[in-house]
Amino acid sequence: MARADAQRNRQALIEAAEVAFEADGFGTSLEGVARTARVGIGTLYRHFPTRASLVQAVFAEQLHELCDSSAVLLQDRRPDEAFRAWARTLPAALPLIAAAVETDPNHLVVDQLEAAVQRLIDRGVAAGIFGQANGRDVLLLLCGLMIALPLEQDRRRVWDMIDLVIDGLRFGAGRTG
Amino acid sequence: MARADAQRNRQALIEAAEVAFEADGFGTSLEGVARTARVGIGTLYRHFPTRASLVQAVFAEQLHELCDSSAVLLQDRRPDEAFRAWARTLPAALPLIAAAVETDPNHLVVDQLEAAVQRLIDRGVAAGIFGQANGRDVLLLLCGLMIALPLEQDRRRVWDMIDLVIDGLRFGAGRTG
DNA sequence: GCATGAAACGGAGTAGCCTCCGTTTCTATA
DNA sequence: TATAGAAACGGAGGCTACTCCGTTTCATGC
Repeated sequence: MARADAQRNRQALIEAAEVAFEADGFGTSLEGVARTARVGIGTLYRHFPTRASLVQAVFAEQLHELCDSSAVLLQDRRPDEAFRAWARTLPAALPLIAAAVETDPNHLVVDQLEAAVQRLIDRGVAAGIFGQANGRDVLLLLCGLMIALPLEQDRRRVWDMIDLVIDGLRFGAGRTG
Repeated sequence: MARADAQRNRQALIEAAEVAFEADGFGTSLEGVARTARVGIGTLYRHFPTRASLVQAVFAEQLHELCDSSAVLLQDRRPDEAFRAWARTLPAALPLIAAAVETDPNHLVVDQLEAAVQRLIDRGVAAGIFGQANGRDVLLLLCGLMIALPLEQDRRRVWDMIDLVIDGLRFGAGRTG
């Protein structure tokens, strides 16, 4: 386990980098990032020896948030509505997912996303409104439809297809096991 | 036409870069290159706005020398022997060729190589020891056999195959036209 | 609570990147 | 040959990258 201050600084660096990348692109000054994070440049380099490693950490962080959000949505919504809300955030996150998969060595990213989907499904099953389904299948289905359609231009259709998937999940609800 | 001093400096930069890349890799200090070329850093950047453009110029230069060498060899050898000598230098130049093709926008590189080969063939034809042949075909044949064989390890076989190509060229020698 | 050393921190220092603009050098023309 | 202005030159300057090591902070065992 890393020391508490190290964890704090690491987190601060990631957050500062997130903002800086957004504003200036991935070529932004690392010294600026360190300054924003209120950390010495040496500390930045200790945590992230290369620019690429920092970029990757930012992607991982954002993806983590995306996955966590499925749990957050479940706190105050019915499972089917949480599923719908979460799936509707995916199109905007698609570039992020692609980048994260690209930089991530061994596709932990996909496992995380699968877990997020599975959580939504499981809650629906527990509530008796969804039938059992495999998280990875549903994830691939969602990503597939988003890649296939040139979204933004046609958000409506994407939403309809998400609803179709939700109806598919409902279908098995009557069954036992 | 560029000014004479500009041409001189450009050449000096390429030569300095050639040496520096050899010694330190493509990440070598550009200020060092400028210093070696006895030129200001500003001049380097005017001629080569990016590092990549300098790298490419070095490749182009080396390839140019390779192609020129076919003419040089023809000065004091019989055409078939010049062909053999030139072809035998190709294996060592293969990485260069690959790199040059990669960085070169529109494959001028290949045209240059073709011309070098064609020159060798034409001289053989003029001397009555080769039959006519297409430079590009022969070039592809040579490159193909060098790519196909893991050379260095088996120089002998490469040389034999070069001789085979030369014999092929001889075959048509009796014909007219 | 305190001592201890392992871990992390910070930032000065060195070196390289690239730009900008005043100065110098060519060369075309008369 | 003299000259004008277009073209090229040079290098200071501002900025960033990355390293290195003396200093500080944390967490563990007593």
